[in-house]
Parts: sequence; C-alpha cells; structure tokens
Amino acid sequence: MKIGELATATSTKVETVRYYEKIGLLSPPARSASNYRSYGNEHLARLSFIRRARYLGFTLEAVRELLTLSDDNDQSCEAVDLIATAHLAEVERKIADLSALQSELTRVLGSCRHGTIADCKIIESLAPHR
Amino acid sequence: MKIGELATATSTKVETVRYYEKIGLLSPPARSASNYRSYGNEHLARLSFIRRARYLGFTLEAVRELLTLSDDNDQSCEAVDLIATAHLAEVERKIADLSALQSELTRVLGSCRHGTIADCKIIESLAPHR
DNA sequence: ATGCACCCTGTAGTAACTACAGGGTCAAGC
DNA sequence: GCTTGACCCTGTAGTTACTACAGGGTGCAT
Repeated sequence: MKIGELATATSTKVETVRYYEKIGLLSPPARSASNYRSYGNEHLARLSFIRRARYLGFTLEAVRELLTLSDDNDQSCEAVDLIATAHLAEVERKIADLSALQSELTRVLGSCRHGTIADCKIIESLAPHR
Repeated sequence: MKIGELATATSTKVETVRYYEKIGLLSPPARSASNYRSYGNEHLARLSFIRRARYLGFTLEAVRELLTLSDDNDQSCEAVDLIATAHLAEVERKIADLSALQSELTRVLGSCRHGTIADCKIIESLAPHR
C-alpha cells in the first residue's frame, strides 16, 4: 500500500508518516520502481500502535520504549506497567493543575462587573500589587 | 534595576526576560554606560502581569492582547472578559480530555496480570486488532 | 591582578509535528 | 499524443515558549 493509503487508514497525515520514519519509529518500507514507499500489514499494525499510544498521550520517547518492549514476547510486562503507571500519574498531576486553574479563572471571571478597564477586576487580579 | 534583579523579583529567568523584549512583549529599557539593561518600576509591573497571566495558562498571544487592553483605561472590559472566558472554556475542555484519558489508562492498567509481554493486556489494548 | 558573578549578542536546541517549495509519476479524458 | 489532476519524492523552515550554550565584556572584592 502507498503512503497515502496507510495515512488515511490510520488517520495520520502523510508528512507525519514520513516524520516517524525519519526519527526511526517506523522502519523504512520497500520502494516501488518509481521510488514510492510501499507498505505491508506489519507497517499498518505498527503505525496503528503508535497512533493509539499517542492518542493516549504517551510521548514519542515512551512510544519508542513500548514498541521495543512489545517486540519481545518473552519479557515480563513489568516495564510496560511502569511506563503506563508513570504516564497515568502525569495525567493526574495535569488534571489537578488544570482544576486549580479552573477555580482561579472562575473566581476572576466572577468578579467582572462589565465596567471599564479602569476598574476591571480581571485586569486587577492579573497585576496584583501585593 | 538590572536584568538579574528584575528576573529574580518576578521568578523569571534572565533569558526569558530578554526573550520577552525580543518578541515585543516588554519594551526595551534604558541602557547603562556599559550597555546593561536598566529597568524601572513600570517594567516590574508589566513583567509581573505577564508572568501571572502565563501562570494562569494564557498564551503569549493572549497576554499580548490583555496588555494592550489594560493600557486603555477607558475601554469596556468586555474584550478582557471574552479572552478569559475563552481560556476558561479551553481549560475545561482539556480537563475533560484528560479525565477521559485517565479512565482509559486506569482501565488498561487494571487489566495487567503481570505476566509476559505475549499476553500483556496493556500492549494488547494499544494495538487493537478490531 | 585576578577571580568571580554578572552582563552582552547571537544561534541552536527542545516536542511533535505541519507546511511549503520545487520537483517527478501515473491514470483518465480529450 | 497531450494535458490535467491527484498523488508521490526530498529537503527545509515554521510553530510555542522558552532554554542553553558559545564567546565575549564589566564591575567589584581580595
């Protein structure tokens, strides 16, 4: 299959597929006589894996590790568990941060009396003279 | 005050202060005889504003708009309200996304039986053969 | 006079793509 | 037989918001 087909099959942009190849995440496929990339099903599976992991928010570095691990069927999946657990912790930290932000923004917005800038509470709370 | 003092007073790195000047967020200060930047209190106030807005997650582009608005005391603060409301919506969208992610990661992790990669549910759920 | 902390400019690196520019290839339709 | 359009190729530069040098100058204390 050609790069465009692989891309649409995995909801990826063509440029992104080439990018993954460039950084060594996707192995270089065979080439046609006219130098077009020619992918097989193993590429489709690997790219699907990458896209799903990315969708779950794993960094490309984490994806790289997960791919290496998934290639070795005999290894314990402890390492996989570790990566996923660390990622979950990170996600939970971000949620906590954003929730704090949400409260603060809500508070700031709630104080807006829709007057002029001169007595705008939003601007005021951005430049605390404390 | 010199750049280092301004930086520590606002918990900013010296490089970041120079960066803000380069992109036109902070006006170029006077220079000493030896070409050192020399800041006044208005710079301190402006940089504090920038840092607080950044801390609240506003993009530099939003900060730029907020600064322009805050310079015009007579304008209605409707525009400010709009920017902050849009940002709050964005924050809430991110929280929702991350919460969905959290559930999915928790689910994936919960299915791990700590065996070998061959039957690792985490890896499996990353490469769905559906 | 020598060390050290600070300052200067300018460039390149980070993550994960995305968007060209400037070309080549292939199949269909006239 | 020729053109049109959709696809493919490489390589480079842009995005966000900084951060990290490299290679120099300045100011003050010992």
